[in-house]
Amino acid sequence: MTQSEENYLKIIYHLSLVSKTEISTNAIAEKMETKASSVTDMLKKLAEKELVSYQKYQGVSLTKNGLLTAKNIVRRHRLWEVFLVDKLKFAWDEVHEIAEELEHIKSDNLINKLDEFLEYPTEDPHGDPIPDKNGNIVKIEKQLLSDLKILETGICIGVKDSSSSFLQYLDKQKIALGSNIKVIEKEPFDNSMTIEINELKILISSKIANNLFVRK
Amino acid sequence: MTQSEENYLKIIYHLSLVSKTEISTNAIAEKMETKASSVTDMLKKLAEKELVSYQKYQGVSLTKNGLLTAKNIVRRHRLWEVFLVDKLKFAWDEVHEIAEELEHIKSDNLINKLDEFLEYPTEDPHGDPIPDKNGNIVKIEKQLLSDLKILETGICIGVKDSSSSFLQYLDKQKIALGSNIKVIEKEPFDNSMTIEINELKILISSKIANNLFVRK
DNA sequence: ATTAATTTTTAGACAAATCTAAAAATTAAT
DNA sequence: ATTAATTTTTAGATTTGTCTAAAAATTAAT
Repeated sequence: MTQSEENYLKIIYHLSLVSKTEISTNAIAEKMETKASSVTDMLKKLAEKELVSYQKYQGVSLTKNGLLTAKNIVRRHRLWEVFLVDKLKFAWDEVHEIAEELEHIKSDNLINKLDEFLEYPTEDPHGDPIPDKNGNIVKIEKQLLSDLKILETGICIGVKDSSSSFLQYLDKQKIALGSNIKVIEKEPFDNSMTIEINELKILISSKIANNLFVRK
Repeated sequence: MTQSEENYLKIIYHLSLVSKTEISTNAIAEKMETKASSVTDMLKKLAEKELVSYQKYQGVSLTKNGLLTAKNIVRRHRLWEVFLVDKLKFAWDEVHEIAEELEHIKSDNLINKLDEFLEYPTEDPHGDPIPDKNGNIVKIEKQLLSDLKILETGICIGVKDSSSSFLQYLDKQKIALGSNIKVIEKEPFDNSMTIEINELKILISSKIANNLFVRK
């Protein structure tokens, strides 16, 4: 299993969480920042290894084995992120690229010992679930902040977008995982909302509210 | 800097610690477990990047920049080994291969934070020195156990050979870094010796005594 | 239902790191 | 000081993952 193959599997996995139907060559090419022709080549290889089911022109889906492998890569990525933030004191917007490399270190023993060292975390620093060694994922009840009604409260438990710029915005506004948020007012015109957090009222745009997960 | 280039630099560094003269193509090929022709190709590339000085048929040596880079790779390798043994509780004979992969993760920030997390260790689990971020190495006074005279004592501070089989032999004999060793008797015929360790007298071959470093 | 636009695949090429086989240079041996 | 043995380099091929350009299939539009 090469690094490149692992990256393809991971991306196909992430795309299938959103799409339900077969994943298209172009969708993969865009996420991989590569050309469709390269994707086709790789899909043939992955199909050969029975990690994906691939029908020419019809897109791909992960096989049982491909799904397990993909979840394992995601597990490695997220455990390393926990390590970087909790132990090495990286900020949550700094860990993605490094975890992107660390996830390819191949040793199941390493990951299981890391898991133990971190005391079996179930979410990464962005609130995304960490599959266990069998690929099981504890699904957490969560909804977008934008779905809360006026005067409802929620605890911030994750981000949908984990880009550096969004995470840094949250830091600036002192919004963190665990923060308690109360919806004070919603503006129908642009879907912005006033929320109360840390005993302070702040205004956030609909784009922000659409990228923050809360638990009521 | 590719992974392969880093591996070549590291091996040239290790060879130059032993040889003093220019390093030969064949010596590198043997350590890299590759063919001499592949080494020649790589040496040209490294010379191009001014990491080594290379004269056709005359072997190579590291440039100032190459030396610094090599020490940095060694630093990364050894810090990861400390992490694996001290934090993840790997045995000292299990960490080399994993560190061999981890050492190529490229982020100075990562290594410096790891260094801090580990509280700035100066030796790895086999007693080898860890270069600091500027490439400085604290040189430790050490000699081979085989050089001790009868009734002299020493503290075990490192291994010359860190192969799995040697390390496992030491584990079996309860010889660890920090162990106090007293030479009881030396057999001139085969250079084996009787030593006292953990209040026990044991017989060790010359090969063992030649691969253990002690500090008097 | 054709035609047009888009998506996907194929064919052929390229760079990196390796290999084999042969040639060139160095070193050792008579 | 030649010759022989060894080491090193060159030349050309291979594999992996990528690319471009052209062809084929699918989807959308009239």
